Amino acid sequence: MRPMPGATEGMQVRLSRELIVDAYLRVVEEEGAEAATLRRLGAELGVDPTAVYRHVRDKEEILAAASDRLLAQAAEGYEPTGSWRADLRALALRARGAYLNHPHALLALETSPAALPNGFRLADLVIGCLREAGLPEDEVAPAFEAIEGYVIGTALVDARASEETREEWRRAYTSLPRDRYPNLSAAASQVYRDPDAAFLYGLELMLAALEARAAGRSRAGRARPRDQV
Amino acid sequence: MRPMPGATEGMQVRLSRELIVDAYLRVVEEEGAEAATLRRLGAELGVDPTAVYRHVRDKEEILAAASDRLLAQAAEGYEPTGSWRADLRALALRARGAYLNHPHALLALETSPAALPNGFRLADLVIGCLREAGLPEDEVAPAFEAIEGYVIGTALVDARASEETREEWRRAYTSLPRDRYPNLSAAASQVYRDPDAAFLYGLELMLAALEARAAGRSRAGRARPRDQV
DNA sequence: ACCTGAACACCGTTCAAGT
DNA sequence: ACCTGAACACCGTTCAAGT
Repeated sequence: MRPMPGATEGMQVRLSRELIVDAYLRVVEEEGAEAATLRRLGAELGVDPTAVYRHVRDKEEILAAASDRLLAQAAEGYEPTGSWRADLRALALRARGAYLNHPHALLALETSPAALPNGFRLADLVIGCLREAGLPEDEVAPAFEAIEGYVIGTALVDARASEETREEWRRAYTSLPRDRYPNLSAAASQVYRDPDAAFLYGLELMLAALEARAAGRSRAGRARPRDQV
Repeated sequence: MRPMPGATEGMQVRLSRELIVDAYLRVVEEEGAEAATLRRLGAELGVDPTAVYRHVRDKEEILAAASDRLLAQAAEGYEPTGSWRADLRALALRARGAYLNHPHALLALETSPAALPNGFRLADLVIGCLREAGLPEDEVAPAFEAIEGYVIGTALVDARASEETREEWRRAYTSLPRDRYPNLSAAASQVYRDPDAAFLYGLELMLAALEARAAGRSRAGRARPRDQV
């Protein structure tokens, strides 16, 4: 379809990083990440597939720019409640939501840092919760990294799985010989029923342990018996 | 190089899934996962690139078969100590090692289950630890999933990062405006220093919380106050 | 200054043909 | 029964040419 003179004038906008990210997110949401090829983005933008190279260095940069927007959106409207534990849970769930919807884009951040003019908000808020909890200063960084790894990691894994593959895994566990795999056989039917519930269970484990460590510190002062974590 | 009659006779072995997996792991260990193309595997095996299709359905099946071997190897020589907590830690570290070395192969398991004739051992042992801990029956499955997700997820993330990208992330955090990102700025210099230490910190959080839940249960009997995890 | 379009250097995979 | 080799349908990316 060639643009008729005048008629599609309003549509014939100039290409920009913003528009490219728009197109990327639109295609992924409608047809999945594997559909978001550069040729497809070109078609979506009504432009030659290679035209985007005038605005981004490579495809990775598109994904990183998309991630920045997604993380900024995930932090939007967040209101702290005053309970660091409730806040940390809420922030983790927001991050998980973003990663579940766009695992490909957000995975690109790992290798291309510093591409987040807006997306650092979430991380700052999470660390704020940890400091507010009263965790020892030198545990804040590893605690942040552990939570970050848990949230990102489980989201990546959960995003790759589907109801079908989970069912296949259960079947595989169920059909195992009971004598060689007694524990896996016993748990087989209950496993992978609800990834969100499992995520929350593990998150609560971490939060409970963090609370215990912070409380133990405030009660015992300097001398902490279980320091060897 | 055409095989000289007799001389290379011993080398001219029949292709098999075993040999294909051998070649795949060898190439990945020497040159990285992106080098392990089918054309490269063909060269490695001294065979036409497409010859492997006689023995596997697609490339994914090669990765899954490799994962089976890697997980089986990771469980080799494991000896329980009698302490479920120490055992669980040891098993998690074994799994992490396998995933760190071959993230691509092990990620393939997510979508192609039941390809593990030998690799289920680790999962069975982990669940054994959780049952031995005295965790309520209905928490064994989510606890297993949480630990599995944590181990796999953090390994995938850590495997993608390098000392350089971690340094870049620290620099990005450090150069943030302190007034807009007070917490991230404060933690910037300490973060991403030691991924293994951060992994262990998070693992210990989970183990401590699991122990507390199991202990609370054995003391309080049926009536548990904090059941809403 | 920005976009086009041909071309390049790859992928995984299929399939008829060889032995 | 197994392997070969040409071919297919894709990728991301480069670059000279157009406007």
